[in-house]
Amino acid sequence: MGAMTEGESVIQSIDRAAKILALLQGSRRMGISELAAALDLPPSTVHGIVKSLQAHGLVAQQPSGNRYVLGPALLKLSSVYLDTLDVRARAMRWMHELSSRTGFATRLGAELFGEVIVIHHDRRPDGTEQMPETGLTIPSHASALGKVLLAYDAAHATDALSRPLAALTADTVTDPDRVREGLEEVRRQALGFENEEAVIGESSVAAPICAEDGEVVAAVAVVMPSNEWPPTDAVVGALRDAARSISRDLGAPTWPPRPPAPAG
Amino acid sequence: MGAMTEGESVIQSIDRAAKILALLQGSRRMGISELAAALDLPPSTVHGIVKSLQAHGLVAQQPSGNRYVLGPALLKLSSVYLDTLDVRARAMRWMHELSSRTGFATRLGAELFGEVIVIHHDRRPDGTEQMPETGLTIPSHASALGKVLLAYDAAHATDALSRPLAALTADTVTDPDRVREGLEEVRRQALGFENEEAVIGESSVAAPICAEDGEVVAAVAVVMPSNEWPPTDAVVGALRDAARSISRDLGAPTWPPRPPAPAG
DNA sequence: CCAGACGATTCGGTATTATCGAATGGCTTT
DNA sequence: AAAGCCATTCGATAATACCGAATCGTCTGG
Repeated sequence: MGAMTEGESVIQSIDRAAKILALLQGSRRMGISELAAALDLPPSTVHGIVKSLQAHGLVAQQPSGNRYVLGPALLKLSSVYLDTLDVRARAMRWMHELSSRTGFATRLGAELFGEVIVIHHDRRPDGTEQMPETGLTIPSHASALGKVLLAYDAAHATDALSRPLAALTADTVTDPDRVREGLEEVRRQALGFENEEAVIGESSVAAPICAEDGEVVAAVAVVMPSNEWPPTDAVVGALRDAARSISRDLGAPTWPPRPPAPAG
Repeated sequence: MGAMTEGESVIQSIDRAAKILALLQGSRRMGISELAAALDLPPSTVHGIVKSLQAHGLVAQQPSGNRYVLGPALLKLSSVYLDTLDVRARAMRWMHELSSRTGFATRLGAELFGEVIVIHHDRRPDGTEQMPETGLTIPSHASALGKVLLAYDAAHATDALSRPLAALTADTVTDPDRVREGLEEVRRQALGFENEEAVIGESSVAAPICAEDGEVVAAVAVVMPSNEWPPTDAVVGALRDAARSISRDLGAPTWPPRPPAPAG
């Protein structure tokens, strides 16, 4: 499937089960034969796997009858997953301060299979109703968070930029080389920018977060309406402060991070 | 594990994989042999399963080396799971209004294997830093949400009350019969109460939410500091309004729900 | 109201597949 | 420096999951 050169010792049924979960992740509700067709397997095989997943609450069939969806057990699992992340625990406090100071929503993101996954989200402090964004995934090339993570993780970059880049808006940069050029600047400033490249009307700035060993493990972003673009020095300053504080709490030796040896 | 009288056609490796996820959910970080001991299986078997899960991001080994934790893919999956819930989509709007009106945090909960899982959480409107509670699970017998869900779902009640009830605080009711008695009152009022039965300093009131077919599918609660207990009529009124509005949006024919035929 | 088709589900034989035990390698501990 | 612990690899074995066909239920169209 991917560029998985290594690893051929995956257990078949678990592999298939995971693929089923991934399929249900894409098209929210599917029938057995639909899944079977997608995986090119006999329906009876898929049925056995789905029922096994269902027994553990990992999938559920909706009352309507014959269609399956992701199950509630995933929610509990993910909740525990979030609790195991030191980065998140440490970041929450500073992100809340950052949101309060700037008046904007903030996000914490990490890499997941070449994309960015939002690990924590602190809402805009106004009383507005806002969707929780934790768990959202965003293409790396179209987000400030992603650009920062790409800039400091070569493996991530080659992975993410080797496949076609989706155009989410008219301003999305879809040429891998142009994205790569931008990363140079990201490293120089230890800041990533994005102006309506993922969502129209929404722009963001991000900064890297380092762990004990000095590696960049996450990024924190301020998300603002595009009509407030570009961010003021005060916003950028607060962002840098937050990123530095979180990194310090994690035991990072330096901040901003020492860029990895450029391949040029 | 539970009282699963039926179902003996679960695929072994998937069953084991799910159990491993559940174990990691309990004790956040475990080694291979630790898992093997818990499942009474040879380490090599467990290793194979864990590696397969790892290949899909369902578990991850922490940089430290030889311990495994739940993986980031679970977060993305759960995020999609939440999106598939009509109840949640409909409830969010009304819950936000409820939080604004009352000044308290609100929760939306559903049943998961005899417990309550928090499906949505709207923070207190003050600027305080607050943990996101979505994904949290709470014992049914010790929460207002749980009592409401128990009151209208006989299967849930027999399931949850057939096993020993944990005492989370001094005020937790641990006698199944006493819990059951309380449910009668819950049905009469279409309201569940809980005063420091789960967390010291925290109390809550909950109301049922019905779906198209009239069945109770979830419950919504207002969570308040115990020093504000008992809730004012205004709070209870707002809660009932919210529950009724959500149910109406879901197409429920009546509210409050018609109680199921009591077994007396 | 009936006939037909589609999809989910069940069942049992077969061979593929996961499992397991033993051996290796890496790491920390004493 | 040695020893123990733990993760990991490998290969033979038989237990296991897989698959195809048959069944059941439901929805569609006549």
